[in-house]
Amino acid sequence: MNKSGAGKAIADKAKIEELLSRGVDTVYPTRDALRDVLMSGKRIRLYLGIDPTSPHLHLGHAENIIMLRKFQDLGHEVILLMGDFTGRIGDPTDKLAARTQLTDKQVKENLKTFKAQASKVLRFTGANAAQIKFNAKWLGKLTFEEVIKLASHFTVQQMLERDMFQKRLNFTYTCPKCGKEQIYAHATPRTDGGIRSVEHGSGLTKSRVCTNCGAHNTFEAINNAILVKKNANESEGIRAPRPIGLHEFFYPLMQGYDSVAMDVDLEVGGTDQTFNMLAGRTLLKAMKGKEKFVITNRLLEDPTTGKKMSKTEGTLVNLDDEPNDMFGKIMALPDELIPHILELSTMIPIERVTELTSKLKKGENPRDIKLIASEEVVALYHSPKLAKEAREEWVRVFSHKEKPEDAPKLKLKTHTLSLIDLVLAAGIPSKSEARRLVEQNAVKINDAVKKDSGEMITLKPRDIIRIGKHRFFEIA
RNA sequence: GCGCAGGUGGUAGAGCGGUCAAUUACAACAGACUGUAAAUCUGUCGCCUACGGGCUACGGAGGUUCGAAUCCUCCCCUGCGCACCA
Repeated sequence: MNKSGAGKAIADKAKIEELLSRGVDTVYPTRDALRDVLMSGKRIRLYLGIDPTSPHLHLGHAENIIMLRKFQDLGHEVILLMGDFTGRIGDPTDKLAARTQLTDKQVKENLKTFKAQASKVLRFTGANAAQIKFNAKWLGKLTFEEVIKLASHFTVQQMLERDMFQKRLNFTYTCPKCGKEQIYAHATPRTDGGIRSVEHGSGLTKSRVCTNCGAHNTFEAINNAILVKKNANESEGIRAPRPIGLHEFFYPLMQGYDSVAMDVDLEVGGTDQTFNMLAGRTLLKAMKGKEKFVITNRLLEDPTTGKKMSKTEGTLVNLDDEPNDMFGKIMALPDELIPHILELSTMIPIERVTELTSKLKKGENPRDIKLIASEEVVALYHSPKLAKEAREEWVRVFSHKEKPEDAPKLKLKTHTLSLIDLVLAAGIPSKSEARRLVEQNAVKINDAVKKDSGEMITLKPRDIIRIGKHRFFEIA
């Protein structure tokens, strides 16, 4: 245990209130119960679990880490848990599972970068330092018998209740009214791409009520909406059932057992982790009779499409991105995301967040608010100075369309080469693509468009190569 | 184990013996426009090319054929149903 003043934490009412509300979706079992504990001044142990499949932490992780930091500041015991065991087994929902399995070496490497990134927010040294733990330490030791016993705390029904499983178990359709994905149980596929309702016994009707908007959709409407969309090549439509691997049921068990092994009081995570975190709550209660709290944080997602920020969406901002890069990526996020960024990904006071958000509503240029948000984020993960520079740089390059101050240096073996080789040297992976870019007028040398890929170019240091809108290189 | 339906490019999903490097949509990339983004419009979107074409691809391995993503055989994988087990 900690040597100095075990069991004491700061009970700052205002800070605790913000902790329990800013960016928070739900507190289990109740917000009031957790507030009581925090206000009592008891020092609690809490953690955030991270899946080390990628070497980067991104803005989605950041809000959770920020929360950890705030708990740390209040004197609570903070643990960052690496899901190395989970990572080694591979994400079951991913078709490329075999490839995402991690070796010990990769885990170690990822750990290094994780710690560096997390330490921008969290303190790993000094008083009340945050700890890092690995779940392979206990999960790897469980015997088959123990695993079975763990499994006995859950029912198949509970597992199947999960939205993600339901969607993969049944047909889903897009509600014609609100556009949200809905489950259509009891159906079989039709050759035209629609579905056929299977009516068991009496109680079933073919129509469905949308769980999101409450619209009453008739069976015909559902099928028609789908078919119309299909014909219009909008492709959404119906989603057929997809496989569920048995081992996927064990994910909540593994993650849940983490709570038991570390004997924690509280776990924080995104709303997408609700089920897994609550599994830990169940286990902790069953095995140790302890009441674990869970805080779910709202995900950083596009409010209009409901899409999470992710690598595949290209909206991923990594915490170890270079300042200019990070700044640009945030500027490129949809306008609608700005309030979320301000509230969830920065430490700026909540009053200022509401002030900026209301300015946005009043019709102020979203770009200006976004500039503030971007600068705040970069300031947090790098430094206020670098953030300011990144902002100036961005304005110069994108608003005024000038050259960036320090474009990446490009080292060439020879300073006389064909245009196409130059483009390849700048990192374009294939010759065909390089040729295409040249044909599309995307390649500029010192602001002059170059159109002939065979042209021999003689470069001198400090010449600027530009490919497309965002890629700049300076000859070394 | 049996039966049925499937496995196609980053994704969804057409094609079912030649005209298929493979319709289309989404994503991506480039250009125009703009307040960054989005939206919109235009173009590109396997690799290589002396721009004639060449090469590698439609779960895997064989086969039929002048010719296969398309037909046959075996294998692997998935879904559904049945059976087995309980």
